[in-house]
Amino acid sequence: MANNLGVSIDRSSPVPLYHQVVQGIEAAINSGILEPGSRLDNEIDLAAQLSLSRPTMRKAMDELVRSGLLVRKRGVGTQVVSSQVRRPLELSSLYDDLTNNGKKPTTDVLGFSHIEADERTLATLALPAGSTVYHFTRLRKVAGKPLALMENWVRDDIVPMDQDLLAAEGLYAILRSGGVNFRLANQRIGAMIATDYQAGLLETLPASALVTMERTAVDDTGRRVETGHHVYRADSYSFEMTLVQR
Amino acid sequence: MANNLGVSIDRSSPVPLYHQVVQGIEAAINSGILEPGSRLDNEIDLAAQLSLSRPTMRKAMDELVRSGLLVRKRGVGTQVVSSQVRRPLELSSLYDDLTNNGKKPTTDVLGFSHIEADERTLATLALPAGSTVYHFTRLRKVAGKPLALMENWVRDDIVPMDQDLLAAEGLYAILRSGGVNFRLANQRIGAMIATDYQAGLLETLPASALVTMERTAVDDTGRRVETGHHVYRADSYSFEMTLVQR
DNA sequence: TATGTTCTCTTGATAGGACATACTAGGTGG
DNA sequence: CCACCTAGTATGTCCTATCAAGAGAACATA
Repeated sequence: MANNLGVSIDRSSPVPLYHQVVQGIEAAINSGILEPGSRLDNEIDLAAQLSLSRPTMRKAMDELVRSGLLVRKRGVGTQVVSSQVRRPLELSSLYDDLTNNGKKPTTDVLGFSHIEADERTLATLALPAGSTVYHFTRLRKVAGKPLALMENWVRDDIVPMDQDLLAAEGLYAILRSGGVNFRLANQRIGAMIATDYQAGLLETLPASALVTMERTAVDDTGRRVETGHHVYRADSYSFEMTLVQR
Repeated sequence: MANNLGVSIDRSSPVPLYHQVVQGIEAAINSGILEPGSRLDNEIDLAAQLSLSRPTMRKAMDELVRSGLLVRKRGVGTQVVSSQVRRPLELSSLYDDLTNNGKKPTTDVLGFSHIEADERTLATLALPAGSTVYHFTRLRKVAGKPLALMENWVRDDIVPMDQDLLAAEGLYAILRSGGVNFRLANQRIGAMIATDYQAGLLETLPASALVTMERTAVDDTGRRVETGHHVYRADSYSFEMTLVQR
């Protein structure tokens, strides 16, 4: 190979060069070719090894620094930080998270309705008074064990939905196929004591601890597409993240 | 002014140009000069207005997109998303968070010891067997109301610490003044039921809900400097964040 | 009128150069 | 032997330049 990282670049690929480099270095770290703590060659040499310009190489390394895999020190060099398991905390549904981890979640749709939005939902989704929304409650199980109870409100002027579709496809997949491009989401994570209703569905002891998450997702046109209130069994779920100091 | 954003650039400043632009646009958004939803001029014009090159302008806008203030669409343009209150979720202590929000927290140091690290701490901080660490428990109050109970373990080979210093200064301030440059932190957020001990200190009902956070911070030399287990009153604290889809 | 093509505007990607600045290490002088 | 200074090296910043790709509007054609 043309370098000492096991990274190869395909210039005919539609994948941007800098992203190919990101994937390559990630793979090298995960496979152990690059050990945690080891120093990389300097940016100019790396660029030369892959026949890239330094800005392209730097852009790739920028992303890796941002995601916490590499650290840079001016005048010294760049080194690998850690190959610990990270949950990257991207904009995706729990369904995506779990399927990416190899588990196979199932979803029961406990209720589905097409209703007039209440005050709070109108405000959260920035809808005019009198608007109608889809409202539904789902129970997510992994390996037969209940994990999450999810209540969502979704705009009804984007894609038509019904209970069967929702049970089969997953909310975000439906919305994406309806032409929605998500851009960002605001989340709030907290805790609460399970109500009897929640404890029953999640098959936990009454008054056990739950992780709560409220999320509102915005698409590329600025619409607030969806808002949800999810609760997770605290003994089975937590949010992991890596914070990077700029 | 030389542009329509109220942004001015000082080329003699040590602050990088792209960062001056970031601060300028942030200020324009917060002050209302740039309204949520409004479209900015295209990158080339903006760069010309400020007498900057397009890559510099782009780098500034990259940061703003990353932080969720702007959204870009190829072929269309760039627009302001929202000026909602955001908790930027940076690498900082709760003390910083709260002082930045104008409140004045107080800290009681409930216990302070210099002990041999247990198995779990040795593993978390990547220390050799037999190492000693500082261990302490603090209670954080805001406006006299208990908010957080924090238990921390800190390497003792960086900066000497004692109970008085800790009560006066805040953990991260002490470590920073000891020459520690934090680079990243791994966090895990979950929930639990308060023990009687916790409920008593936090002045909540027994068996109420708490938000838990475990954090391990790494400095620029790759050392795991500090690990902590914090619990917050769920009725007073939650974690807010904005996720940006790349 | 409706549909398909093209043109233009905007962001996205890549290249290559130049200079600035921080850190390290080694050499030099006291 | 120690402290200071300096050269080397690596990242940080900024520039000019060019092509690609997506989106939307305008226009031509059936």
